[in-house]
Amino acid sequence: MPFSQKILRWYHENKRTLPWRKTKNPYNIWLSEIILQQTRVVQGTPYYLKLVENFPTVHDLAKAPEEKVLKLWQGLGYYSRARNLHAAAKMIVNEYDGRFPRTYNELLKLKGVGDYTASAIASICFNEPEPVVDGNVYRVLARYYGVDIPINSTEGIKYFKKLARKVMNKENVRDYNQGIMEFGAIQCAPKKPYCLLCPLNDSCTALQRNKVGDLPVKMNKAKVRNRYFNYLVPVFEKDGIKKTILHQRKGKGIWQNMWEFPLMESEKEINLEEIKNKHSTVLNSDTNGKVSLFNTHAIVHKLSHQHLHTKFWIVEVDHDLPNGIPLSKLEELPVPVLIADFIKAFKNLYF
DNA sequence: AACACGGGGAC
DNA sequence: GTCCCAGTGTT
Repeated sequence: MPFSQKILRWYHENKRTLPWRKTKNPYNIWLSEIILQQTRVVQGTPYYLKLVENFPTVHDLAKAPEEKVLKLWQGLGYYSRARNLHAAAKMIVNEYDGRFPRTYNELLKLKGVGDYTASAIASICFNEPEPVVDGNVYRVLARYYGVDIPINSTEGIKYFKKLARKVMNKENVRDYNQGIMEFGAIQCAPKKPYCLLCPLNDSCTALQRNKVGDLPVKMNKAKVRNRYFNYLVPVFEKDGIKKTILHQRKGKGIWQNMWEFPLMESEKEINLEEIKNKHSTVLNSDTNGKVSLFNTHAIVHKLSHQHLHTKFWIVEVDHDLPNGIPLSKLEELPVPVLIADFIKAFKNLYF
């Protein structure tokens, strides 16, 4: 039996019931695919449900303010996905009259839709014979066919796409593509796959050569950078309402368009004296305030390639500051998890 | 070709 | 701690 037939059979017997498997509507499939980029199904599922509920159609998404999209995306990470999703929705509504692109080549023009996602939507919604190559497919193909070319090298990317195209099932690429990914996620898992019970174990190259643990091969990634964040959290009162200040992050780098407190970044951890000397500059005002450190030890917030050593400094200001945000409105803004966690802890003490 | 971009869960 | 997740965009 050909490889693709084995995958199809396995899929029909083992596929999970997932919310986006109830439809072939390209809007829903697109939404699910963007959410699931570099994201596990269990983590992405509640976000899919939440987004579909708030934005049932591409029109609802297009007319929403970006802030609302980011707020719903809060906690999922890779926030450019949310911004691109929103931009693509606007493009579909304004330039395509609300009609979703229906081919791989047209889908590829949407912001945030690359080779994988265009292939996924084209095959799942329209059965276009385009192979998907995600992390699962790299692993399954590398093991089954015994390929040791690094999956993240230029050569590997080309090789695996070509191999994927060669072995796919063109007639039912819709189920085949979902099947090979599901097979990689459930059966041919990264760690300790249970090959003894695998229906493909009689023809798996890696298993026969005892190489399952060595495949796929991946080139090392860059190491993490340490950064030292000092958030200045001004607290002041205006007309009996407690307020603070947050800014929207702009420019390059992490958390674009998400909100955070005024930030002072330093080369290393700094102490109370250094904060006192500088904080009026960052807050753009002579605060005259009492400064205290909220968290005794720096919080280390870990991103894929940055470790953010973070201290929150509470600055009690005795007068009004411009652009104050009432503490009661704090949880309406889209903020990174680091800030959301702080707000939660801060709330228990100050609200 | 190399790097930036989040957060969480499994081990 | 390490690895990796239904990858994409930028330089």
